[in-house]
Amino acid sequence: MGPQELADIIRAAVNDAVQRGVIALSKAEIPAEIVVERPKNPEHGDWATNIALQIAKKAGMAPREAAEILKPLLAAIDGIDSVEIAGPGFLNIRLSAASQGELARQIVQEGQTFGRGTGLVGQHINVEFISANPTGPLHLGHTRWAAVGDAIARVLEAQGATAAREFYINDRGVQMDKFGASVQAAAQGTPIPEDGYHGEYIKTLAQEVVATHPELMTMTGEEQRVAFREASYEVQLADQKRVLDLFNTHFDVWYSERSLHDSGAVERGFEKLRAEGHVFEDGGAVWLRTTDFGDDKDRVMVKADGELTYFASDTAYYVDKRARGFDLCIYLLGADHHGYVNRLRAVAACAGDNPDENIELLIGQMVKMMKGGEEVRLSKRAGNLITLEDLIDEVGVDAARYSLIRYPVDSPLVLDLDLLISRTNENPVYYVQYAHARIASVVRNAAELGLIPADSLTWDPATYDPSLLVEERESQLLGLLADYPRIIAGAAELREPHRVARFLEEVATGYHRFYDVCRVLPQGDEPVTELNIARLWLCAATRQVIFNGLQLLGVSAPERM
RNA sequence: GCCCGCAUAGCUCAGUGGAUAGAGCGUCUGCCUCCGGAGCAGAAGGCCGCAGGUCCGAUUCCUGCUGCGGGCACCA
Repeated sequence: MGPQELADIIRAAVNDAVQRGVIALSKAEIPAEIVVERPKNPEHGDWATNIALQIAKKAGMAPREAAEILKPLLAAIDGIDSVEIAGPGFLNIRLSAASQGELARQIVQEGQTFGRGTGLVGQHINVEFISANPTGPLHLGHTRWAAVGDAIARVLEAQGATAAREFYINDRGVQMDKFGASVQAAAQGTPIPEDGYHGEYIKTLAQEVVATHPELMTMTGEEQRVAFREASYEVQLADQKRVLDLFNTHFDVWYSERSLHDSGAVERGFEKLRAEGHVFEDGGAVWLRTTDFGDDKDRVMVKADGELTYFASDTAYYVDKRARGFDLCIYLLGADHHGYVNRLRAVAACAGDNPDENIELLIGQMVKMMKGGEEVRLSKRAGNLITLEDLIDEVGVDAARYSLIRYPVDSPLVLDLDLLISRTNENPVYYVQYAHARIASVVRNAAELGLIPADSLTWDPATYDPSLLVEERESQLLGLLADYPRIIAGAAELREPHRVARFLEEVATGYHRFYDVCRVLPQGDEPVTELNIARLWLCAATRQVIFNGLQLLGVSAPERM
């Protein structure tokens, strides 16, 4: 029995009391969602609900009074050991070991599907992140969303949504020309233009471009300029893809800004916005009246000189995403783009959509990196560039992803490289992975001793007797595991995958605490008992939850470390 | 000036209205004849930035203030 079942039971109890007229409440006044949570203090039981506090006022009674009515109804349920009223009117519920332990069986049998939900079934969600210019390597500023964006998509999928990871390639405009000119200059040994790109990578890029396209050096003028730009673009984009692949972030769609213009999507976007009546002309320029929907100024789409603005691409891109069938477009942006939030929401409104339903913009604050007690400075246009690949090289994919995801994105993140490199238990990813490896080792040993097959999916459920798991720490661990589906659902709903990471750390702690006092395998010549087997089920369930959780973060769950 | 975010233990940070506010690190003290000690147990350490408001109840929601980070374009 877990929180979901308990919520149903509590709802039934409230309905019952209302029906009998003991609690004066209308059907509509019964809360849609019954909150069942694990109390912070384990002495308060396995699960707690604040339902009595919620309904007391409407029912015209004191919270404790309402609790008194519900208490016997709950206590009578099979599987509930005891119910206590505490504090202002909480109902603290303690489950029987057998009822609570059922969960381990469920987890082991469901395997990798345990924890999945159905809250977002049928939703087509576009998750756009990174969207860097293809004018240089992905750097530290991109890493946060490379990890978090992917984790958000994974968590959404775990709730049944179709989530497309999309990378918008800014391959149009003057930055591309400057980029091409910089590589060209480097290849020819002439000074790089002052407003060009001066990163160290330009030199190696030039070498690679010349090596793969030797014919470029024989070209001249405009032809050569364009050829360098295109060749550099190709190489650089491939490099970004390669590094993201390495980072375990795989995009479903690479959407080129050029293709947006070539495909007629820009015209279609204009038509759509015109039809909705928010386009106007002023001073020779074409504007979108975003101030109709909360933007602080109207935005230019076509400049007086006839050039399209970047904003025009943005609007067309949004309209195009919706036309491709996405119900919701999530944009993951850096803090330096927060000014985009209102205008993009206004774009959605101008396109006739509901900004609260069809578009969502998440802002991630800056990432800083410390090394040797000093901030590692980074600059895309100068040397001393810290790239995503540097980070991977230094700390590995797992540590990098985990430490980037572990914090909510709305506060600035400082990564201490020395700490991440040190590979001690100060780095929580090792703590969690260690727990997984430790369990894997125990199960492995059990299989070698012939206690149970190696693959827990093949275990015979009849061998498991959950009522034997009566130790406090066994119960606490089971309760923690039972909370996993709720954590995942919350992480998806709030777009906060860091909750998964934090939760896994709790599970790891819960396991270590259990392991410390509960012997799993028989010692020496001791005979194999049902308790050994029951604990192995608990181990396997814990391992599965850690595995599933790490999976959602894109972090590996090692069998050995 | 206007907009966004943040402010919680010495440090780095969790905590989507509830009970005695938590973790890691750092400091101090214990625990391996035994399944992985990359672990566990304990101690010390807090006007949850300040002031109001809403609420039975506020670290959490609202307003103002202070401090810190980021942002304002017919740039991309």
